[in-house]
Amino acid sequence: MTDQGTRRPTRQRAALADELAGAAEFRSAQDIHASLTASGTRVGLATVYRNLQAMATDGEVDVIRTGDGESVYRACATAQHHHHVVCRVCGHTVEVTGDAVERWADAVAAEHGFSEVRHTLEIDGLCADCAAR
Amino acid sequence: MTDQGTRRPTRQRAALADELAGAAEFRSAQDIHASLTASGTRVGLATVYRNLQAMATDGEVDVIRTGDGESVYRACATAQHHHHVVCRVCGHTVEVTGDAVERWADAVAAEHGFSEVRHTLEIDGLCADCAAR
DNA sequence: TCAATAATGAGAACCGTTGTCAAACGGAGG
DNA sequence: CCTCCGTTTGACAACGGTTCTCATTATTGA
Ligand SMILES: [Zn+2]
Ligand SMILES: [Zn+2]
Ligand SMILES: [Zn+2]
Ligand SMILES: [Zn+2]
Repeated sequence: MTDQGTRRPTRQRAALADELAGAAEFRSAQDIHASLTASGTRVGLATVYRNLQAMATDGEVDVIRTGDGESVYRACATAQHHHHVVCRVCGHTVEVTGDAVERWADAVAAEHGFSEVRHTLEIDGLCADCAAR
Repeated sequence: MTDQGTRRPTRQRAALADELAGAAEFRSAQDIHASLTASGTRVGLATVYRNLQAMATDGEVDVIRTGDGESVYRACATAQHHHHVVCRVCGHTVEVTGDAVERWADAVAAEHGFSEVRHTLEIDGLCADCAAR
């Protein structure tokens, strides 16, 4: 279950984990790096990138690609497969699951002869607060 | 009805449309540019990029972002909303639709107070041919 | 045909990300 | 506690896809 191998705990990694734990939205590596720097925590940008992708492959954080091609990261509540509904304005994010969708994706792919099926699904809209504004 | 505004017809745009019409898989701008160049059709790379995104906003082609962050384009059979099942090995692509998924996405977002909901969904796997190989 | 305007192309610029490599660090053994 | 060695870090260069610039060329409508 998410074996993180021989990775050593470092001050930088801890700071990064903290930063992620306190954020409800998806954030870019550069954004996170800027926050750490602003709060006085000196961490190299390359280190932020490296650790984020290590955490991503270990399933500790979720990654999604924004429309303009940058990767954004988030420490989700659950490690299990799920999807996100993200507010286009403020970034507010909620995690959702649905067996129906999972089955549909597998079924429709199988109907066309595909195997080892995977999928990506992201939902976005205007959250209640932003719509009210 | 996808108004393409005041766009003027050009030799380059026509060549690009031809190239896309003859392809069943999603292809990158650079790939398309290389093909055009190889076949003796001189077109600037910037022009390929510009026209592809113009065609994309006009709904003439579909765009998806690959895992390594490049945009790939395809002239799909239908202009209506649909999704794709793409073979991870050969790129073979089939278009699929499913009301159930569309409704689920809207419903789950609405449950959390979101409005003006949109979604992206891509499915990938191994096509029958590649699995048999 | 002629001016007005849109499209093109070559190359530079951009920007998120990854590679480089010497210095700093953490951990197991002594 | 000290040393040794593989891991991690960080400053900076390099990379790759995409976008910008702007002078030149093509299209349109009169
Ligand atoms: Zn919002
Ligand atoms: Zn799913
Ligand atoms: Zn295949
Ligand atoms: Zn859909």
